[in-house]
Amino acid sequence: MTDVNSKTPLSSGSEPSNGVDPSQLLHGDQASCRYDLIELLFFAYRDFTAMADDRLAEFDFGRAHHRVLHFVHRNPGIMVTDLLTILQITKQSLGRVLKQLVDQDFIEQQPGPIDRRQRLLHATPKGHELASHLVDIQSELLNRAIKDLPDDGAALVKQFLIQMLDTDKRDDIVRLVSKTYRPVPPVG
Amino acid sequence: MTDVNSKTPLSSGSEPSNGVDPSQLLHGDQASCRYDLIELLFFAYRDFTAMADDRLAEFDFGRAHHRVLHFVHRNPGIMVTDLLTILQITKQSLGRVLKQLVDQDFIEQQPGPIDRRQRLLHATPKGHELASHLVDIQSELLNRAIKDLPDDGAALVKQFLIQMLDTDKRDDIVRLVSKTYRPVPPVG
DNA sequence: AATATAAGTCAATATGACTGACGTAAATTC
DNA sequence: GAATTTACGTCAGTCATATTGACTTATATT
Repeated sequence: MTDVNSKTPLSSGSEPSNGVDPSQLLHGDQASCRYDLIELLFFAYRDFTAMADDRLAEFDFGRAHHRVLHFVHRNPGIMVTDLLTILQITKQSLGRVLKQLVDQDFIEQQPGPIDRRQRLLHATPKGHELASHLVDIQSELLNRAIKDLPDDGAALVKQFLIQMLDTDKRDDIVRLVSKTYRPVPPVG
Repeated sequence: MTDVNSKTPLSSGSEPSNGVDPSQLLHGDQASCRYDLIELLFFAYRDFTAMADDRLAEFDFGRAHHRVLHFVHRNPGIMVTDLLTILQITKQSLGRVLKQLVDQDFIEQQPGPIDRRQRLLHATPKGHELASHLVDIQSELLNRAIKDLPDDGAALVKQFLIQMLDTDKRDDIVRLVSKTYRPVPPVG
């Protein structure tokens, strides 16, 4: 290998450090380009999901299964339509992963007691166990990242994430994520 | 519709508010389960990428094209191997999207001046324009989210994201994302 | 009785990823 | 100079996750 490139695998830039017109440092009509945050979001989110992905692979599940199981675990008795609204996927996309989760006894469907068209979704004990395990894994990553921040760090990160949400959905999502976790055993 | 469920599309919980054993509120050996942050990360990242996805769709590009174009834009003259290391995908996965970006004149390949096996990658003016435009879109989202935080909010969010990275890759990534943006026109 | 909703299903398709193998050119090492 | 390694590309096949559009069944609502 020549040594013009790649001291470390990621330090790949490699242009000669020619003089740079400062006006090129920014572009468009934007006062501050957040290259660092844009890229860090990409890398951080990837590392954040990697561990859970590995655990899920042991059950031949993917991230889609995780999302479905998680929100059923967190919202016992949720109806299919509302799950579709949360995940913003189509019935067909949900269908396959939900069927696998039901077939492998991670999720149960129960007819709605009032509206019998509904098939209310509950995690089984097995499902709650896996979902909780994945929450533990991801919570540990978050707690490690937060513990070195100033004391109100977690609240500030939370506020940042809320501010990143689309304004029109923000209230609904804040309500959804702020619910206290209340596992409810299936009625059957 | 019965009115036991769904005042708003996302407020779907719907279990009767039966008494709950407080010991069930936490589980595992984890002191604090960050349900809110886990879920907010999912929703925030989705909203963060949605706008760029829409713009990319106009060119029949997906998020994979965005990632390739972005890191080429940001690291002019990067070699294919280093791009693969950054993106953590296989040569085959990169191949298709890179070919489309080259065919449609967003990216140029130039033989390495020293090591002629290399095909150093540069964004074309057209490529820089699209990449910059997407950076502007996402920077605006970030700046809007940051402006309501305390004064050191941005630095704290950045610190949080860095802490979320895998320890072994952290230094390389911090170096990568901290580079000043220096667009360099292709040599040809 | 007519309409709307909840849920499931069918067929066809697209994207973005994967594995494993193979080939070529060029650089490095022995 | 020969052997090995590296950079890059390509082939064939597969998989996971998503899409659209149409259709059915059961049940609720108007």
